[in-house]
This record gives sequence, C-alpha cells and structure tokens, in this order.
Amino acid sequence: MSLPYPNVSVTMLVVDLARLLRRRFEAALTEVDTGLTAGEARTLFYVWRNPGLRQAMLADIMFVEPMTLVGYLDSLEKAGLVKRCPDPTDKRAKLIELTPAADPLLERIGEALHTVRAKALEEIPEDSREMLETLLQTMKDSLLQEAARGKQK
Amino acid sequence: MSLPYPNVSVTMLVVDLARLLRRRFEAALTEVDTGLTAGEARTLFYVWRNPGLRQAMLADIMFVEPMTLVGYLDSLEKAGLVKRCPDPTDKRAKLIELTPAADPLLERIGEALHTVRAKALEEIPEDSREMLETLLQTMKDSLLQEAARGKQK
DNA sequence: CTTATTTCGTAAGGTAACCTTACTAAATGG
DNA sequence: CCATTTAGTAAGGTTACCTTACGAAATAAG
Repeated sequence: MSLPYPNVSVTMLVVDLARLLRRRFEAALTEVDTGLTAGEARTLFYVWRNPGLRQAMLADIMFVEPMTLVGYLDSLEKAGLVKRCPDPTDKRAKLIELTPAADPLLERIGEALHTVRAKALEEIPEDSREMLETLLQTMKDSLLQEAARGKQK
Repeated sequence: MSLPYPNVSVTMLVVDLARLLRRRFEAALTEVDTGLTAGEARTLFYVWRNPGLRQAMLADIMFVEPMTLVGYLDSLEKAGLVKRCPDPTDKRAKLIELTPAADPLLERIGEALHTVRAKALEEIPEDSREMLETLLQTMKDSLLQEAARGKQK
C-alpha cells in the first residue's frame, strides 16, 4: 500500500507529539510532588487565571464536560485548594475561587510547566520559539473553534 | 499571585493543544467508522510503516510499554488486521505483520489523519507549514530522547 | 553440560482522564 | 402558576495507559 494522502505521517507525528507532551507533563508533575493529577493541576491553573467563574463556565473554557470538572473540583476542594462559593445571584450556581493554600502548589505547577517547556524547546533555536508559539496558539484556536461548533445542538 | 516563571502559560497552551489534538483525532477516527480506538489505529499505522518487527521492538518505537501493546495487538488480531508470526530465529518472539484486510482500514485512518491536519493547519499560512512541521519534529525528538534516557535502569 | 541470568510475550489488576445518562433543585418564561 | 431550562451531581462506562509477576525459551557462566 502506498501513501493514501500526502503528509499523513506528519499528522501522526503531531498525534505522537501530543501523547509525549501529556506524558511528560504528568511525569514533571509527579517530580514536583504536588499530589495532583494532570487534570487537577490544569483545573487549578485555570481557576488561578479565571477566578470567580461558575462551574459551567469554567468547564466551558477548559473544554471538558461539566461532570468531568466536578471530579477535579471535588479533589481540589478536599485538598483545601479551592472553594465553591454560593453565587449571590443564583442559588443553584457556585463560584470557584482559590484558597491561599493554592499559592505554593501553583508555584510547583509552574516549575513542572517550566521543565516541560525547557525539554520540548531544547533544540529549537531561540529565534524560532516565538514564531512556534504563535503557530501553536493558532492551531489551538482552530481546534477550539471546531470543538465549539460541534457542541451546539 | 504573580507569574512565577515567564512563558508558563505558553506551556499550558501546549498541554491544552495536546489534549485537543488527541480528542480531535479520536473524533475523526469515529467519523470514518473504523471500529478502532486511537491506540489501535496508531498501532496499525506503525505496523504498516514498520512491518515484521518483534513486539518488544514495536513497543519501543511506539513508546508504550510492551504490555500496553499486547492489548492493541489482541484487538487487531481478533479483527483480522494483523498476524503474529513466529520468529524463525527465536521461538519466544513473534513478528507482527499486516493482513490484506488492513488496507481499507489504513485508508480510512489516512482520511481521519487528513481531517485533523486540515483542521489544525486551517489558519496557518501555506508558507509557514513546512517550518512548523520541522519544529514539531524537533520537539518530538527532544521529548523522545528524554523519555528514552528515563527508560534505562 | 548445566546452572544462572536475561529476554519475550502475557495474565491480572490498577490509576487517571475523560464521557453519557439520569436526577434534583432552583430559575425563568409564558 | 405551570412548563421548560439551567446548575450541579451521582452512578457507571470506556480508553489509555502502567506495574507486578510469571512461564518459556535463549544465552552467558562455570
């Protein structure tokens, strides 16, 4: 069998890269000993950057199902890292906030992220990095947009 | 809390991108209706590109544990897509080959890969794509190298 | 040769990241 | 004021992995 499409293997390369990056992030997270899983760390990071959101909105920007987020928040709340505060404008809703205890954990997550970045960009020349990061952001936007469209009923 | 490290959020961007790509690939695979999971499709692809390898070697280049590969091969063999042939030089070992039935499946996987690539690169200008792909390959190599070093006892 | 060690594949069982379906309580729109 | 929608959640499933342990065959050591 010959190549059915040009550049097919390039996409497989990207799929492989995605696997490797996720695994490397998980490993780095274990190394800095936060006691958090990748999903929990990602959630903490998003709450840090977007405090006071409702769960549904938070799930939305993280692109996970609300039910997936519930699990992460349960763990993080049990660990005392986030609070679910009642929304004064809607008794059903809860607003997610960090607790002060989250600070040192965020610092460790930052270390893990730094490690992954350093390893991934190790061989990339300085003057290509900014361009690479712009291109990656563009890719993410395209994929997000597609996913968002798929969500609408 | 202020940014503990510069560019930390860029790494989170890459982690997010990895998630999105994996999910997009899984969705695309469902769309082309192969009946395969992402891991199985990835395995089939690798066997296509590297036929006649022993399981241990195949697991090695795919960067999964041998035991993880066993599961994929079990499914693929049950579906009649690969054969485990005895290695004439070592009675313990098995050489993995595609069956003719794999051809149409590979074509569908190719379609799925093509879809993901098209979506991911949608907004990337033509003349940046080659450079992007080179940079991605470089990133993958760095991560692989790191992972390989970690495997040694 | 024959014991000791390594290697090949595998059985069993675990963890994490998700998802789907179905429900309860509160808000809202006719 | 009743019907529908919305916010969060309980329960349970799937996939992708991993770790540990093991039997059989190959290879190294004495």
